[in-house]
Amino acid sequence: MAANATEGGVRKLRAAQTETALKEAAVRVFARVGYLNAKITDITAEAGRSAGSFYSHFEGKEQLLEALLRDLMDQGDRDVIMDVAHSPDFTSRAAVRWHVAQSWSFTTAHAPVMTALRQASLVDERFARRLFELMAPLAADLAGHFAYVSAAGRTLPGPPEDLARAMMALVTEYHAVWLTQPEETRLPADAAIDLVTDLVCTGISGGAA
Amino acid sequence: MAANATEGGVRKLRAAQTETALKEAAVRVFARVGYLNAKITDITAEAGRSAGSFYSHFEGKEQLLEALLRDLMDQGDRDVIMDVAHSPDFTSRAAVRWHVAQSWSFTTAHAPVMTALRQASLVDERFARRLFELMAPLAADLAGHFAYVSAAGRTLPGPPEDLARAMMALVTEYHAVWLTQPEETRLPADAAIDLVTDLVCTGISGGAA
DNA sequence: TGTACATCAGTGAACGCGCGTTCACTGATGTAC
DNA sequence: TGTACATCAGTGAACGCGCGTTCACTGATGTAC
Repeated sequence: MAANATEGGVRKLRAAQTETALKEAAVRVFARVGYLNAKITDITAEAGRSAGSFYSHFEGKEQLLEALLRDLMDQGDRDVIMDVAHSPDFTSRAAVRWHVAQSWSFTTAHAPVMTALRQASLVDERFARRLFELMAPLAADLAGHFAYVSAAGRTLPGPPEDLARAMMALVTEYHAVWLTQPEETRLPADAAIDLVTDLVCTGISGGAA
Repeated sequence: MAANATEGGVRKLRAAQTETALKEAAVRVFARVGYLNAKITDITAEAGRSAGSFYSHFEGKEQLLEALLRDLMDQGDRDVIMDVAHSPDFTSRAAVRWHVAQSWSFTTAHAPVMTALRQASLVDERFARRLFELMAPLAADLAGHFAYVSAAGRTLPGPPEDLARAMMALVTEYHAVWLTQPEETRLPADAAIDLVTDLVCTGISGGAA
């Protein structure tokens, strides 16, 4: 019986299994030793495959990371689509909190890949651009939401685009710091999200005691 | 005539000159290609010395970076001492701005070494701890300043220590983003410092228009 | 259905590049007398 | 002051480790007739 591409055939199935095994192994290895410290043979060993098999699926570590990035963006698109109804009105604390919580949980869920991307960006100019472009829509989204604040008669601390970059810097970097703290001493995730939200909304002098 | 250690003698002088030449060359190379991409021979070539001479002065790239870090801290101590009179009262916008501006200009002045430290931290656990310890006094300082805010009857967005980490995350990361932007499109340094200051003080809904 | 050949996924030992590190050597500086 | 020897900063070719990458090979799957 002739096997075609859609039905699979044992060979293509096996190849696909190996490819996902390598990707999943890579995520675990990145989590353990970091992207920059990860050796190709670490990944193949973790996946229980031979060293050579790696190159049947990826041209190198960079291409593997790009594949993981594509998976991540597909996943991210689906997640965001599920919650189209989020409010863009940043005069509302709830709207700000939703955005913070969203990026917080996304970064938590995909911590190894996000960290790998940050590491790769430091060494490889191409990944730096990639990461910047990846963040651009989010930045534009946030910048748009700030319009509601100025429309409500408040003066923003700066141009919306720069403010968006500052807010993203705060969320991502504080999240990275939070991740490095031991679980028993750091704030619960909810409290951390509240902290960032309040800081963005009203700063340190926000609530009257 | 006998030469002693304090007077120098031509040999020690020459050695000291080579050591500083290597350090200065390293800073330039780090600025150009980044710490992780920098090869030992890049540094010696930039300094106009032979490859082997490197090891008369440093055990490796890590020790060179530690030496740069020591120089930096000596410099930093002197800078801070010069301005002991800064106000710790974070109910005052000027006090917050002073702290932001201080770390902004320090990071700008020592950008290559600071960036190198961040890069090294990603790969080398020891540098990560080093950088954390380096930041600890600053974090404690900030945390203390927040006490003035709660004393003034305002509720802080979170525990002072965590708030301090968040504020530091905002300043350092936004500064890093700012540095990557082309000089003609990014905010002037003053405006960037004001943006961060306002964000910390009163958030996005601070000033009435 | 069976046979003969082609193709492919995966293997793992071996190759070789890049770069950190060493070391025998040089010329200059310091020391002893 | 001069001579003979010791020490040291610096040199750069050569060494060798680590690791990415290749490639001849295997066993299984697919194809042709």
